[in-house]
Amino acid sequence: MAPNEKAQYSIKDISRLSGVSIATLSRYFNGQSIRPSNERKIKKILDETGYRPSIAARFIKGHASGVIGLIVPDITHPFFALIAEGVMREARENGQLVLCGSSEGSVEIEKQIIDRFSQSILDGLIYIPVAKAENIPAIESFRNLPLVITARKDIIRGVPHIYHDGEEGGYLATKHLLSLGRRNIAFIASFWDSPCSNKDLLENLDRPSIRSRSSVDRFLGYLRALKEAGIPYNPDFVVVTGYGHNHGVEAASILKSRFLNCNGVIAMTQAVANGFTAQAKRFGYRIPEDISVVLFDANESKADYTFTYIELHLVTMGQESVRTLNRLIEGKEAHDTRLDVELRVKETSMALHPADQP
Amino acid sequence: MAPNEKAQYSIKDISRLSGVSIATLSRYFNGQSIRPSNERKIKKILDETGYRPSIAARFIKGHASGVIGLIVPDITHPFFALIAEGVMREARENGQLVLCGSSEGSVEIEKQIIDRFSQSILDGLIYIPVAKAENIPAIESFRNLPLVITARKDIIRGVPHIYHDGEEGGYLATKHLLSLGRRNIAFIASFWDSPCSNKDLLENLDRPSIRSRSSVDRFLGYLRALKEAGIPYNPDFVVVTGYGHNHGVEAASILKSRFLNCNGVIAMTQAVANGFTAQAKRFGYRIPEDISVVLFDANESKADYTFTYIELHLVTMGQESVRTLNRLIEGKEAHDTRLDVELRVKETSMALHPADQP
DNA sequence: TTGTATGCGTTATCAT
DNA sequence: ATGATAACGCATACAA
Repeated sequence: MAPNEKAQYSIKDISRLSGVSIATLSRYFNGQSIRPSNERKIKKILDETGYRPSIAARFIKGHASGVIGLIVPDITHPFFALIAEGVMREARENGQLVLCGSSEGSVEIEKQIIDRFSQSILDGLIYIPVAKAENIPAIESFRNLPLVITARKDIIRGVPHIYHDGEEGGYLATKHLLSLGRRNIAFIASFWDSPCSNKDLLENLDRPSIRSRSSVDRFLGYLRALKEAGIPYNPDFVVVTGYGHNHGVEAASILKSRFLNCNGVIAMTQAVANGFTAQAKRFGYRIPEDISVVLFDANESKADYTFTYIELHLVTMGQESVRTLNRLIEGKEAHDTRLDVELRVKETSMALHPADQP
Repeated sequence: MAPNEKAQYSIKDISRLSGVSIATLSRYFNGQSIRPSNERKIKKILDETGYRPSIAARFIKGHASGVIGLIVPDITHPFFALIAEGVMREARENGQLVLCGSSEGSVEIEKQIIDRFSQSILDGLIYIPVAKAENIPAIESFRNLPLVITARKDIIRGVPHIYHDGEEGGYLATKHLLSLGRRNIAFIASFWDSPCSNKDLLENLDRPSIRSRSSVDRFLGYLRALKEAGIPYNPDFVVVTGYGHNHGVEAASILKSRFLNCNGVIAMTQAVANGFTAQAKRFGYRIPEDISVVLFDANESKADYTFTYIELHLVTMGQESVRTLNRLIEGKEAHDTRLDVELRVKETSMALHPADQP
């Protein structure tokens, strides 16, 4: 990196120009009361110069920098973008800045970002891992850094986690479809890296590599609802895939290739649901008549949303993460926060036609 | 902000523990060659302590911090999220970090962010304004800070702008619809704050408050294509609105209320197009048979996109912004970059049925 | 190649 | 309430 021509004013310059000592200036900037005549002089020079104290120099002296870090798996994914929005909003209202990194879905890149962040000036870090629980990269880098983990649970012991009640979400989604007379419900689980090749989640639930993922909790809720309704679990109705539009397309093809006449589908994201819907329509299915679809999403300013969905509060999640992190930064206790979810019935789910009911 | 317990190791600690002087340590961290025996000692202590040099202290000495700023109007909007992805990727590959702020569509918040950023440790700033050209907040705050403006043109004289060829995009979109035999083409212009109340862009094109917006360039391309085809401009086919799904819904209602039988529509974003399409279908129109839709979008990993669109290269735009900014940071010359656009024909546009052709 | 000593912009301590 | 000065973590000019 080339040398930086920062022809910035320093507190010494302001002292010289205003005739007030640097100590008084420092007190002024830190909100202590000073002589009104001095205050007037200072304000005048401040207007002329546009001087702002340097965060870096302040940070050296052992102060907080007012900068918090945020690592997301993929900033282009609306899910994480909404969390980021919440983080940035709460940080801003708190006078803090956000250093942001996107892992682009890659554990390698995530590792690189954490490495960079650790040599930085962060007061704390909000971390949404791409990685599996047993494979968090370079935790040692965090050391004494206040840390909050968001949108995941049970990743690192002793660290506060902020997450949704995924079990309840899966339960509500399934129960809603059941209440519409739909008993053949597919569950499209999404992971950043497929954690089991045989596509049957149930068999793999105890492996540490897949615990603590949001899809897993939702799947457990799905199982509970099925059990309550007395419907046996059929692994063929489960597809394990990724988070993209193309994965939804793929899931529809897979379910069709298994010769299942499913009449309800639960998808983890909007993109997956869109992909599934598009492909299902190509296969000649009607949505929601033949197949009703429920997905997980946040409805931020989507006045005219058409999908039935389990509402996530992602901006709130981001805000809550900052609040929790700031408790840690202030040396206070902090604990896990589990956010509630709600069912919102829209246009992609409806009662199964009586003739098709068993 | 509470005091920060940074029980971090300092270069002095490492010097004491390793028995190597701080000067040698500093040289080691800056890539100069030192005695191998010293290097071994240092590496050993580094492993034990996890020490990383402080960016803040380095920055004080007039060095680059390796941190660049990014201000976007709304990080939850995929358009800006993709640019942010490009910025973060290029920055990371360059060993830089990104301080990120979202204006949430508000000039007030934007002003606040710029204010905060100016007292920070940035080497430079990539700025995507919400604000109108004549109303950029606190430009003075930037002062000597290297600055690049992205996704906008002609905002601040002497500053490099990175933007798409919007005129060409509007032209291509319109010409495509014309080639399908569609002559009644609506143009839904989007702004963060509506710049003209009477909804006729043409009358307001000279007002400084609306120049330099992307919708305007696209509109000029629309006009050029119409003119080439010998079709008179009808302001009733123009709707000025916002960027959201609800604005697309609104636009459909407005066009219907004007009793226009439009058979082609150009929308600025995916969200607007979705809203328009949903509402148009409620009105009984078929897409694309009755009304064909073209929008502006980036197709990043959307394997199965259904909308006909003008492809924008947003990740590239973000990367190019960082490259340009780094030229400035290094004290080199930098200039505007105009990125090309391309038409991608998909499922939302088709030839008008011959019977309906004039 | 190495170590010492000074300076960077700010805050904190101490007299005044 | 104010001003002089030491200290923070690091880079560097200079002497060794």
